[in-house]
Amino acid sequence: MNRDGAEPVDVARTLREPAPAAAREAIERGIDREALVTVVGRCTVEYDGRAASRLEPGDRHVMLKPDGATLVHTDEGQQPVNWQPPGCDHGVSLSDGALRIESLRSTPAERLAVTFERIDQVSAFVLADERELAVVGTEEDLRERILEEPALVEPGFTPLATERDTPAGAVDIYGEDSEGRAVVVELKRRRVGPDAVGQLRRYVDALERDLHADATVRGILVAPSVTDRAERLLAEHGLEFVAAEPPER
Amino acid sequence: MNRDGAEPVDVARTLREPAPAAAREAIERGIDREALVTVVGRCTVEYDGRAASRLEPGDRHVMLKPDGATLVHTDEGQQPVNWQPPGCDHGVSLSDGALRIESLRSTPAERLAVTFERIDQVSAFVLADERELAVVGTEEDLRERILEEPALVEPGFTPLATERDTPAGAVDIYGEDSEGRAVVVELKRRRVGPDAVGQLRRYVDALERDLHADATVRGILVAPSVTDRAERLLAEHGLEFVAAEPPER
DNA sequence: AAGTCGATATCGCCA
DNA sequence: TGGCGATGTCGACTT
Repeated sequence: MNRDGAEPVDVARTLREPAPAAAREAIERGIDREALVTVVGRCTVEYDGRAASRLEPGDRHVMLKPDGATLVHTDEGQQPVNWQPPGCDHGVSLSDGALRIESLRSTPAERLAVTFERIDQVSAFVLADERELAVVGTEEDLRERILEEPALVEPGFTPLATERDTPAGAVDIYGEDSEGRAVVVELKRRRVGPDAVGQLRRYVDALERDLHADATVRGILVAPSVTDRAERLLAEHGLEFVAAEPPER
Repeated sequence: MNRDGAEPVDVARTLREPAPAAAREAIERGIDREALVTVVGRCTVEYDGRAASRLEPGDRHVMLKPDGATLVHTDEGQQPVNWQPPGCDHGVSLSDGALRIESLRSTPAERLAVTFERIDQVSAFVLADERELAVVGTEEDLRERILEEPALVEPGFTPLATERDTPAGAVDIYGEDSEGRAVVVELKRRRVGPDAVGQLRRYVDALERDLHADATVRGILVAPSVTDRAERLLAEHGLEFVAAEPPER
């Protein structure tokens, strides 16, 4: 089998406007072959689990992945209108002559059912993809940048630990300033709102309790920028802000 | 045109293993017709914008929606490996004989480029879907339940406002207890961690400042359950917890 | 356009 | 498996 050659192999199998029974067979075969299966047609979607929903008949694109994920897309929006996460069991059946696709999981118990009243196309694709996505510009990148050049936080800042544990959770960077005071640094890769201030505050509080009753712990939020409300909250709680971004590349 | 009849109309147009030029034409025609276009094949994906990423050649399923959204799916995971949100401009071209799909947005400036070295299938679907998804079991549902039966919070609790504004943000339910003390209720539809406690704390703090320096403001977190750490944080800050869930249906 | 927060968030990491 | 926090979070709503 030559998946890299110029000659395409049998990656795709497609049926146009199949009868429900033929569609069912093609979908089952696709699932067995670990293919990515797509079904396009007019359908009803029911979901019941952590929440519950019902979607009346309309034209949609349904994708079944070999890892158990199910996605139901309309012609709008980045997010699927209904879905099921990886790890689910796909089931295909005929109900009163109609094609029905069910996707089930246990913990939590959730069920997604798609019932077709018209089937436009069924495809099964056997995809080969070993490549990993490499993303640049994350909080992790910002942390590395700060650790390489701690003066970006302030002159004399010395990192002592990353992911230092406190009763309130793990601190991004823990260190001390030029006068030996404890410093908690919370990193955000982009402009921050009130929630990030709350997070920093929790860590500072927890560390003050952890060290001494009278210990001075500075809290510094490092991010590209802050919203007005977040800035006010920082000031109210005696916390600081330093502008810095993840490296561009 | 009869989209609801038993006779399927021309919803789907599909090419198997098209040459790049034919694929380009089919994709452009699909975009012009406001179709949902899918392209399956071996491709490279580049993204540059809020972050940046590169994905080396592999088999993927690319979906172009008429609202401008782009999704690149591998055979694994619920989330697309790369994407572009609605509102983007799709562009299709031939680069050195290879099919290239570009998706661009301005604010923020972001670019997604998919270059194919093998094309297995191109499809265009004209989808009709006016139906809205109705979800049950949300935080909104929990709020309605509490407002209908405030005693679920505690006997004598009287809701006075929803979304009451404070300098720290809007409080889910604001009210008073049987002794006339101010009560802030924060609702969560599922089990909560430390972040929800931080949120409630912000609101209580803000309201205490807003009312009087000496005002007593109670904070009650209403959710199905809490984690250990969240429970400890609640106790530390004198906040309370009441178990309640959104209605099942 | 920006701020704020919910979500069937999803995802990855770690105890 | 559950807890916890990041995410190119997305999406809805408000200002």
